[in-house]
Amino acid sequence: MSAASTPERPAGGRREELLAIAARLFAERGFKNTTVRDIADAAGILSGSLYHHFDSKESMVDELLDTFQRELWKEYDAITGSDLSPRAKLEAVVRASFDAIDHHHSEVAIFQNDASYLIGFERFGYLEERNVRFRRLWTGLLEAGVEAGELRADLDVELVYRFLRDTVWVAVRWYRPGGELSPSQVADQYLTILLEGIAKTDG
Amino acid sequence: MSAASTPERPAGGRREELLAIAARLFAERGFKNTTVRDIADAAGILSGSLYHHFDSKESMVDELLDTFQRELWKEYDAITGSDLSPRAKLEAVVRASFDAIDHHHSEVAIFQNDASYLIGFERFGYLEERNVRFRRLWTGLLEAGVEAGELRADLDVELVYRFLRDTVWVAVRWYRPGGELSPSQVADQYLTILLEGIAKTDG
DNA sequence: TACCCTACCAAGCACTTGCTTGGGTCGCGA
DNA sequence: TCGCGACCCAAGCAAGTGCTTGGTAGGGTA
Repeated sequence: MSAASTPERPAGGRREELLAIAARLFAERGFKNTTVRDIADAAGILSGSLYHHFDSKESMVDELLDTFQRELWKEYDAITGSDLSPRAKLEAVVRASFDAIDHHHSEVAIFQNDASYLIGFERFGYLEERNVRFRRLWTGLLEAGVEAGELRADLDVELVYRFLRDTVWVAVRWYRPGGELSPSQVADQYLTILLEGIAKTDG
Repeated sequence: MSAASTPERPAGGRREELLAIAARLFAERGFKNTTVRDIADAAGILSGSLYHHFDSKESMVDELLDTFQRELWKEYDAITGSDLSPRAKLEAVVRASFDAIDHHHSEVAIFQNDASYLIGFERFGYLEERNVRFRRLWTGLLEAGVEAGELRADLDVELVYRFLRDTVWVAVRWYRPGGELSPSQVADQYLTILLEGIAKTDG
């Protein structure tokens, strides 16, 4: 109910082009710091012409973030609904997140950098809601992992959750799609560090 | 050479007050997103009056970030110059960083959120320079740790560095000075996760 | 031929931004 | 008592902001 508040969707070609351009700029410079003239310039049109396709700058980010989050949660739900062990689910969720950084780099960057600003507008209230769901997902998996004897019980779940959440998503700052490292390679290393640590175990 | 470009420092009282107010607002809303009128309002004066104390909005962040980084590096240099083992140095640097998040919360937040924007101005070139030094410090310690047999050798040092750097500094997003957790408690847990992992080791 | 649709331009409006200018007040040392 | 510096106000400027308005070119459709 948040993203579809734009004029009856035209064929879809030009509109998606413009959205992709906006996404790139928002990700690079931040939402507030990107002007509608910037977007129009990059698209080779005048700023006023953008308003033929979208009814506001806000509705552009809205559409970007909303559709992205919808797709991401489809994957998360599939994982949590599976019959994997808690630890395997945890690994799968981490891998799905790194895939998202790879495939939806701009959207993740926008979410990381501008969510705290956007959440101030009631239009973006759904972001807060998703944060809550997200927190439940992670802490639930961590607790189940401890319960199942797969994860150590002497750590503060809340702290581990924040650690996990931040380390995964903040990677968007340096990860570049199409670079040397695949998302699965990064996930491998991250999961190794997270689960086993970087200290040398004797033997 | 970057922060001291303001009228001959007066006694220091009012100026420091205003800087503290600006720091808080910059940290909360971001540099670009904080107006000089916001700062003036919070201080109970008019925006023009700010220019009696500072010659630009930029010089305010400049002074904040520069003095903060100077202090931080004094500690880092003391640690690296000590005769601790690589692993112990690593732990000490992590602890010093969490202390910085506690004592200079606003400055760390500003650096985390706005450095990528500020680095675009040549005035803030020293930020890039510090980043390079920072990277050398961490990777140097990691390599020395592997060399000394204290850290495992099968991980990509570059990736571990990014992981470490991000996990430490991104904590500024949720950590609140004066809250339930002391910086040393957070550091304890983070170092445990980092060094030993969260998986249950058999036995 | 008459009509509508998509996609854009040209111009500008109302507002916000960082910063400037020209003053004023008050306390303190000489 | 006088001057001076610290501190602040009132008013406003130039540039930039998101968005609106009225219009046009070109293509499809009846």
